[in-house]
Amino acid sequence: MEKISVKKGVVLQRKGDINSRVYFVESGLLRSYTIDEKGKEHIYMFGPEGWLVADSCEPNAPCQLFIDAIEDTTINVVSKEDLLKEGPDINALLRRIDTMQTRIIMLMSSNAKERYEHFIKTYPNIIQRVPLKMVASYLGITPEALSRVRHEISQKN
Amino acid sequence: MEKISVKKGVVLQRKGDINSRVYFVESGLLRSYTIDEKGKEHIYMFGPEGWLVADSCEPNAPCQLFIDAIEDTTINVVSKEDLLKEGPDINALLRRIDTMQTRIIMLMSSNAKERYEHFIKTYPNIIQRVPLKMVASYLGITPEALSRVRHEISQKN
DNA sequence: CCCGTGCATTGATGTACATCAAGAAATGAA
DNA sequence: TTCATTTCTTGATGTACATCAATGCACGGG
Repeated sequence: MEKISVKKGVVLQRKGDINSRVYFVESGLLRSYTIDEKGKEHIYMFGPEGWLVADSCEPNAPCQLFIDAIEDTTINVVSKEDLLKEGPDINALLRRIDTMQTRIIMLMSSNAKERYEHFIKTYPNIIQRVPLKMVASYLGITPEALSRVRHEISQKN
Repeated sequence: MEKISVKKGVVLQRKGDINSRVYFVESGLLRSYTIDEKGKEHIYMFGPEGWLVADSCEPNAPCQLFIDAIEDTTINVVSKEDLLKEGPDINALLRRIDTMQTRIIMLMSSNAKERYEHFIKTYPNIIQRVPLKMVASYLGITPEALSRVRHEISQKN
């Protein structure tokens, strides 16, 4: 367990890396994301303080995600092997599975507006800290589409 | 840990139920799914033999998913509480997180054809056992769209 | 301070997939 | 078998969102 501080913009892990570490965010904000064949970014998860950010690939397999810092961030880094030895926090794992289940259901059954509204309800603090284009990327829509959804919502109130 | 056998079509759990059990599939095939406000089904996961099927909601919270049997199925049922006491299989949890991560990335970055091709590569045995409309539901597209994708693929070969 | 770069917005247009509807084929129950 | 039901396919049309392009802003560095 090693504590490190990184500046905004620093890339901690790249897609294809073997190095598989787990990051506990103490302060600041990380994000994990992929880049598809067309060069488009898709944000997989935001990691604000208190969260655990990691690629869930097998140790020693190339990972799928990039991880970088959206803000200046302080993190505790552990290798997966060490984490397994210590015995990871079961409840944290279950909470993560729950989060992902909800996300999958949202992606399958909700439109852009519903996804955005769910996001601001669930992560009210994140939205103030990241550019809207990252929110759009997390929601699986374009910045233009998000802009129009927000416009539409503001009209109604 | 209780072993039970259910006929095709039996519903083991409904959305909103509190009863939160975990099902280990010994033989047969389960599925978990939601139904959205428009009455549309979205399959969250298939559970063939060897898989674990569960709603990942907190114990004593109403769950999000329906679970039913697509084939006559034999399962081992455990309550989440009991499972927690025994100490669950960490590696199984990590594998599940990996599966879900891949699924989220697919849903965000791939079109209907790519999702289908990924599915038949990853679950070649499932596709023979379920109607195509369930595959479509799992992929997040309509049966019509899946039919056209398959037609297009068969043309090319 | 000015300039460059990234971000958000808006409009015009394109497209992947949904929806609706009808018919054919497969499946299952009596 | 026979009939009913479900599944799959195909065509016509609709729509949510993407893409492309232009503009106005805010911000940060020199």
